Amino acid sequence: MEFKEAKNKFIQTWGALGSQWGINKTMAQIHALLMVSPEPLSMEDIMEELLISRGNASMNLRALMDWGIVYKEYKSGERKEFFTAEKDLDELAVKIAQERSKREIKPALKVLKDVSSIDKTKSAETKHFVEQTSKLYDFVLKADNMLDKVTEFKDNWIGRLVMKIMK
Amino acid sequence: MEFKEAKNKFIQTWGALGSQWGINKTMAQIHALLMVSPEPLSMEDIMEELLISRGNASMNLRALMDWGIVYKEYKSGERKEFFTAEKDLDELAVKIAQERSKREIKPALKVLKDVSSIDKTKSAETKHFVEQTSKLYDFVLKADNMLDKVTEFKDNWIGRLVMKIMK
DNA sequence: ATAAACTTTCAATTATTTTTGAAAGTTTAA
DNA sequence: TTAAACTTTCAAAAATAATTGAAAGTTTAT
Repeated sequence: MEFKEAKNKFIQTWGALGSQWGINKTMAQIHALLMVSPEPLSMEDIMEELLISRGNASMNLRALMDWGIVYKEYKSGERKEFFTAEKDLDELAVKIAQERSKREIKPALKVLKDVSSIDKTKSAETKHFVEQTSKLYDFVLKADNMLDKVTEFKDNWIGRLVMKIMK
Repeated sequence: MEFKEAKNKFIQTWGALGSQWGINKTMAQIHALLMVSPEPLSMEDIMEELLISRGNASMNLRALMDWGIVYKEYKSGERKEFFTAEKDLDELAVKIAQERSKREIKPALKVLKDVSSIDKTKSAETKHFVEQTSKLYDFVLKADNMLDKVTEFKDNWIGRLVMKIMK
């Protein structure tokens, strides 16, 4: 396999993975492309490489920047904008975790809290409902807190120890 | 808020969360419904409650069973099949993690390994590509191994200790 | 073997999401 | 101020994914 083929395969795979995780294909592909580009790319470059329209490129670059995993850069003498991806993978994971927590998990937690707070003395069915949704609330809260802790976790000693134990 | 409203809100929210994570809405809704049902439900019950067609119910129940998070049950004297959800949340999390690992992460790892194995001496661009994809391979492999370890992790003492420290 | 009770399949339809492209908007240089 | 160079927006079109419903398939009882 030579470079061009490998690069394309990587971009396609990353794009497919993105869509299975609720991120749109082009967004994931742009991110993949930027990850393996040694130099920042212009919108023009990206459109050309991925064969997508200007509007599509613009919207998805904006989304990537909102997620905080792609940055704008300016080259002196050049009028147009260039883009680079966050290349530190720990940083990338933290940003994605934070963003998904904020956008999806936090709102879901609120709903879980609300629905598990209804009067459970009405019926056996109600009692079961409150029990299940309460358990779910506790579980999701715990999982979400773990995500929040990832940042500090990765640079403290006991974390590293456990990582080692867990292989 | 009374029971019926709370139940509906829960089902809708769980469904929406599902679609943000690459699981189809109906599949997540059926799962939600079964989670809060004290008794196993028939396909008929599910169709009625969620206002969906027989085909839709059948296909999504099948998918849920493939994931190993919904079970078929037979009631003696009854001809039709009933369904229940896995209600142990640790078990649920493990099953989902295993399934996503198998379906999505493992194949992606294979591609990462392949594309990071090309001859990197050709050009600076190629060198950078191999560096980045190799890092990504190591990272995803490590993350995936962590998922694999969740099962044993949750019932060993040092795991519990760390959980405690992490609040 | 027949038929009733039930489940699965899948081509066609419907709904949702993504993408396009051209007009509107913005910034910079002269 | 004007115009060139560039970016953003968004309604319409295209692509993708989910859903329906009726026919085909199964299982069980008689």
